[in-house]
Amino acid sequence: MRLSTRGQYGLRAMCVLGIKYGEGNIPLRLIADQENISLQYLEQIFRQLRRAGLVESARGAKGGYHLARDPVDITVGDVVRTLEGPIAPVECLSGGEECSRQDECLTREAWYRLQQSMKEALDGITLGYLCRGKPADQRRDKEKKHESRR
Amino acid sequence: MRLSTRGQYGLRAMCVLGIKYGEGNIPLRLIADQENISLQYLEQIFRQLRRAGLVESARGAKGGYHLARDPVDITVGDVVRTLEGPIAPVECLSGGEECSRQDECLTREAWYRLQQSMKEALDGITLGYLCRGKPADQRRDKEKKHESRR
DNA sequence: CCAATCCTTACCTCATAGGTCGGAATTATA
DNA sequence: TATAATTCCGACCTATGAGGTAAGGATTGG
Repeated sequence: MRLSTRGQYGLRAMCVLGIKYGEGNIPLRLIADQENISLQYLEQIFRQLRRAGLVESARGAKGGYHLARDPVDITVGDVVRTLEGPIAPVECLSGGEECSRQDECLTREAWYRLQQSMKEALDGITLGYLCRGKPADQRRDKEKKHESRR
Repeated sequence: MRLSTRGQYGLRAMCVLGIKYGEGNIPLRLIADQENISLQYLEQIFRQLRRAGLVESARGAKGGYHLARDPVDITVGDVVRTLEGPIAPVECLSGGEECSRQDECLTREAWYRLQQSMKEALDGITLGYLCRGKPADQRRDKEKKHESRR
């Protein structure tokens, strides 16, 4: 019952974008260094996130990624489903085809309840919540720098 | 976020024992046939369940397995933890060693909440509940067969 | 004694996780 | 316009673990 590293890295990276939301494009190089994740692996992960519509990208110099919408409108469930597939503890609950033994299956109810709990937990937490407090601090620091420079 | 087949097969098999609770030893051969699981794979699974104290065994002819305690005192969580290891979506929540980056880690809270949800769900369902209603029916059928044969 | 059953160790095979590699396409800026 | 910084892409690699099999020993009821 473990997440893969894609899900873990993915959420960490999305938190970084959440903190820097509104600051334009963030290059993966930055996230890779900060979070100590291989750049090329991150690229793979972000390809998925982009196709899922959670982030938007800009190529070329000064390019990078930014969240496609406000952090409070992106849930952990969004990220996990994108990188780990459907939230389902057993195959027969992953949508798609139904199990033919549904009726006799005594264990189905247990897995179904587990699934509901997991969904509720993951869909009930947003990036905005995880990053709460952080953006302001960051931004203050940044403004200070700007001021002292000019 | 999937369970392995060990967990799934294990719970199904435990349900069979739950239904037949009080009927003495049940040989794995029976469960293997009924649930369409390889006998040798089931043996592996039951070795773990026995060591964890969830079932008791008797060797030799008329041997087999039975639940170590009443089905209502065995939770799905007991079975899953035995066969799948600690219920933890990420390594750093699986007990043992603490993560050194706990404080800065923004994602930890999300995984922690997920973990709690999963635990609550799994520990809140007992074998007795999953098997409710079944034992009586089974037993009636069995008695009928005996009567009609003799 | 023998058939049924659990018990144990060892082994096998394949899919997947968890990446790496090399290069092409795009863009800001000097 | 050259160059450096970036995203984008497909192919590839490797170790690990899932999901079993195999062969035989130990124990027990009839």
